[in-house]
Amino acid sequence: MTTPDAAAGSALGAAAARLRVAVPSVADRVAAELRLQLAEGLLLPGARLTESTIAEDLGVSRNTVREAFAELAAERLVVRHPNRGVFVARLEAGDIHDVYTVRRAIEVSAIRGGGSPERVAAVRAAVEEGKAAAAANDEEGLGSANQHFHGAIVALAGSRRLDTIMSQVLAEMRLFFHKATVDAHFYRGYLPDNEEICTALEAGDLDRAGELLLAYLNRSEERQAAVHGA
Amino acid sequence: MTTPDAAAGSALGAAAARLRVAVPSVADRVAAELRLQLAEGLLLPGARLTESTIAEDLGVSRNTVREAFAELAAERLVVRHPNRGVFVARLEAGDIHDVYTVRRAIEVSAIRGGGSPERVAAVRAAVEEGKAAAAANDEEGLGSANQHFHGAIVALAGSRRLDTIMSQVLAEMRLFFHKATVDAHFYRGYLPDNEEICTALEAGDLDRAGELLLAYLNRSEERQAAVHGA
DNA sequence: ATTTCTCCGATTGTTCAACAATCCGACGAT
DNA sequence: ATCGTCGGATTGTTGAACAATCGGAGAAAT
Repeated sequence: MTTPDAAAGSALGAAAARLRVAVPSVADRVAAELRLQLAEGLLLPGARLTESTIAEDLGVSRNTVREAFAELAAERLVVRHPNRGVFVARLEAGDIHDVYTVRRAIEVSAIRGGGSPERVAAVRAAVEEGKAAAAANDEEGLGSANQHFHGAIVALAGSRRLDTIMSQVLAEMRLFFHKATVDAHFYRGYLPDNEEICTALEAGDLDRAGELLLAYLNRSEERQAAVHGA
Repeated sequence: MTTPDAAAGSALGAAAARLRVAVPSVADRVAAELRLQLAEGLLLPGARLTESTIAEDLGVSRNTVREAFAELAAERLVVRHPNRGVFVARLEAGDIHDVYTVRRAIEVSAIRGGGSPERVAAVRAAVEEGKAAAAANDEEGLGSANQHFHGAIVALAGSRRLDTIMSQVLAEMRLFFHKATVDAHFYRGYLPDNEEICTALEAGDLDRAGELLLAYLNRSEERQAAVHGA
């Protein structure tokens, strides 16, 4: 260890970190930009990301791009093939089941724990957001409302770690299933489910809410498996 | 996207990746070395890690150390304070509860799903490993046997993603609770619990196994909260 | 014609050196 | 004792360089 009073220094540091104006590093901004392009479907699974190309496209150093790649690789959005380069992650055999296994674990656990009224209200808000998007025939909005819904469910647990796990899983799904969102009525069928789950949650019937959510996830996995070959 | 046949290339790449002799990059080895020192308790929470120092200590470039830091930061073992440096992660208010929230979610979910006989056998093996360590008065071994036990439980689900999440959580706990392992009989009290949980699992009584495991985790959280102030 | 071999170009992995930006602590002024 | 100011130290980022490695193109061999 270094200094014995590192404790005091870090305590101050933590307070400062909360107040500091967030000025993301260049590497973070590069990663954010790439994340955006991945979510938009501009970068399709399997595509290769060349360091030098991205470096000059974004006007940053190759080393910085490299750091951004490390971030994205840690989030599984990108895969590193040593000495060959980084590629946008592709769906491999078992990945769909794997992702849904994670979702079943954390979403069901979170909803079974209930949550503060404000957090339940956030779930309700996501449901209403979905209805509004449906009324406006906004398929894009329907998709993101659905993600907000499931994000809000995990947020019930109030765990920073579960939240980041969930957001990473959702990012993976955006990447993998982008194709599916083109299907006009893909998400529409989920609206009644969300409504029902939310109602049970609001009524405090957590067991029922959990069961409904579990059934929903199982059905969703089946559909995704059907759409994608694997 | 780049090339239209990126699919074929990546398919081959995946096959090659399975067969390739794993030659970790220098950055990976640096990260591994630091992970080791963190687990050993050589680097205590709050300690500062200076890029240049580590770079020359390990005989690598500063940029490489930087990449290693990125890995560790993604695993929450280390925290980056912009322009100030990286510090070994410290336990902050709510972290204990947060970690246990994650464990409850994924461990209970995994055990509720049962698992193949081989995977159940792995859980049993971890229990026996713990008994042997207890008989030999090997406290260090007791601690790692306990971690193997919980790792084996998560492995029941057969999910790569859950496995890596769990291994990261366990790494965090090793870091945070290193102090506790000094307490001679800290883990010993858990042996009967592990035995009981494992027996229920082997008997196929998954509900009971889940309940026992949940109770165990709740008790464990209480104890950790009692030992550490926060 | 298909396979194998060899070589070349392109890209990655890693290092090094430099510089601006930032932070921390010490010193000094009020 | 409080407040500025300054200087040293460390990080953030860049640019260039070089070895290692990979993939493909073409030549050679069957």
